[in-house]
Amino acid sequence: MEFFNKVGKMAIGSRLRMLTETMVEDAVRIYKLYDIDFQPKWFPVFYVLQDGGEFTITSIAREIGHSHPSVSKIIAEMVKNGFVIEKKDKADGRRNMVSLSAKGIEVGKKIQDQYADVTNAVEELLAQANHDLWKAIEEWEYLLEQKSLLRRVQAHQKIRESNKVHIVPYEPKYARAFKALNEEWISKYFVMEDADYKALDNADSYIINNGHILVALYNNEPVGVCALLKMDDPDYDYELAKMAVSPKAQGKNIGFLLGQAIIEKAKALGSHKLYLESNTILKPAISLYHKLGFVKVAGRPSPYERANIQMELELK
Amino acid sequence: MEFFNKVGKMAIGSRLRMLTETMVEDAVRIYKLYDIDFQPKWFPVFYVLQDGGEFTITSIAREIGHSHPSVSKIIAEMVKNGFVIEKKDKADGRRNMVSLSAKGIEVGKKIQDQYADVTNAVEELLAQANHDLWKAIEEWEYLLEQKSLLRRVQAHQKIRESNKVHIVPYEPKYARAFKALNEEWISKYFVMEDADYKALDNADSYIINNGHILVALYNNEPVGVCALLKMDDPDYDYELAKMAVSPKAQGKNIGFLLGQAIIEKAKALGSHKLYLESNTILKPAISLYHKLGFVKVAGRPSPYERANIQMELELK
DNA sequence: ACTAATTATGTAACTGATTACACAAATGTA
DNA sequence: TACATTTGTGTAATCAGTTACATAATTAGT
Repeated sequence: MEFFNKVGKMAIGSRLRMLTETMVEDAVRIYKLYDIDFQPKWFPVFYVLQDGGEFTITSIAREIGHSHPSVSKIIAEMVKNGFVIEKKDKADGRRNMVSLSAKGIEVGKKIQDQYADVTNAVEELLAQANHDLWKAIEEWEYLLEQKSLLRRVQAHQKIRESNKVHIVPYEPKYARAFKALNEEWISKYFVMEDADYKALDNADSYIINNGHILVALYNNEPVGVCALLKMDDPDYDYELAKMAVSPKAQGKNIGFLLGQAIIEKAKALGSHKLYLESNTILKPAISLYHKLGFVKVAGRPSPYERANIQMELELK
Repeated sequence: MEFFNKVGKMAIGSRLRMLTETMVEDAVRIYKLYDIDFQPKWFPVFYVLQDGGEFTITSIAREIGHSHPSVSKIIAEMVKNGFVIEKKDKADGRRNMVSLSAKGIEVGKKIQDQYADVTNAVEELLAQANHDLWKAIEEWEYLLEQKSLLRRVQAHQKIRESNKVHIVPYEPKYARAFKALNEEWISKYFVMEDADYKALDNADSYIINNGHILVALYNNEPVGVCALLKMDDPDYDYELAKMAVSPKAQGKNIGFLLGQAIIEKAKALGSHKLYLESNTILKPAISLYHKLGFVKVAGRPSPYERANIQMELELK
């Protein structure tokens, strides 16, 4: 498979499928070798039934990891070939109890030899290879169960995207973005208050009052902002406020990067403890603050109606 | 996948298929993640076309290892979505030359990021596992190309079957089998000659004349015979003759086992060089004799019309 | 130069799995 | 006890590939 080495790991799915196919293709011929009128796809079901008891369709499906319609069809085929018998459960009218027929048990004996030969052939193959396919499959099953391929790719996407994000200090040309990005979420979840207009229309005053604003750029477009306000309070020196990220730029870790940068800035300004106000309706925001290290504190008076949670972060 | 550890290696095909499925399932969602209106199954074809040139359906199929109808369908879908364009080849009216459209090239650029993220995710997975799935697949592809699973299973079947075969010395109760087994092949390919009747009706005389007969039993049924005749010749002391294996017992290595046993017997009798006559029409027999070590020698007079090849084996 | 063989492509039917949906029986709950 | 939920099963549609077959164009062999 020359091609796969060229394409690379992205095609591992296709490559797996093709390997599967070459093996399954031979399976049919292997059964013929033993003069058994048996389809390879029946095998997992057959294997379960060989225990001897009666099983329901769904219990077999669960056991072998197939969907129940798949088992349903396989059972229908095996019944038609006389290998299994169905019987309605008297106690539970939904259940279709299936078990091996006399003919099925007979075939089971014949299959033993084949089973041994195939197992030996596979073991031999495994022994000839340096990399253990069987164990590798098992590991991948486990790893993918822990964290799906989708989520793994998503994580890498996030890392890559966040590399394209640059955090820069506020400049007057970002005044419009500073207002627009904040207005967007405020008016989506709440209503703009007087304090909002006062703050968003006078970004410069923050800086004048020893505060700070940071802007997140993505492809040189401002897509996120965050402000640091000097507070006149015995407990806190700075407040983190006016954090906003464009919904169009979600999933690039921008909130976290902005938050980290503003915390660094606060440290540089000599802050010992940060304060912020928010609303519990904004779940992603709250969880972002948690991730940044903020913890909830008891209520304080706020100029904003919408504030229903207060948080702080001790800086060392 | 608890089940697979119980069933064992015989189900490696099913297990592979299920792993493939969980990965391919995610593939669709991964493409969605990048806002690309693209189907995963198009990828191999797309990858080939990205080289920039024009390709025929069959050349793509060969390159990616699919059947041509598969590529034909994929191309049809991609044309419908505007990713590729078709063009009849002027020089060869059969050829359908396909290449990426402007839109296709555009998507190719978008896909680069995804390509990188997926590759990284897979590499990460590979790094987390102790057993390298990628390399294991590659090895299996190679090993199965060298010798298919079918042939490997067949080999193990043969070994197991030949363990059920027992070679025993001639007894009078095998007289009928000795004649019948030989008559079967002689009258199938040639006609019974006088010398045949004389020999087959008087098996005992071989033994009287310091010769020997061995019988192969399978499930205690005589299924093969072979005789050693004392020769009155300056060059040879014994002749291997009347070798016969029932067609019903083929593929169990019986001919080889009989041959080996008779050679051992000859050595025990003090023979230095064995001789045999056969006919080139009996290909499996000739190749068996080769496998046993016999080499062709120049013609000698024979009492049998059908003999057209002579062979000998030096014993050490 | 003509016929046979080969090559390129497309269509149809099949395969072994899936998801979506329908429906009946059993179980849980107010 | 009635009604909602859960469970067990089957049918239909779908999916990504396959093989089998049909057809047209080219190439090879006599």
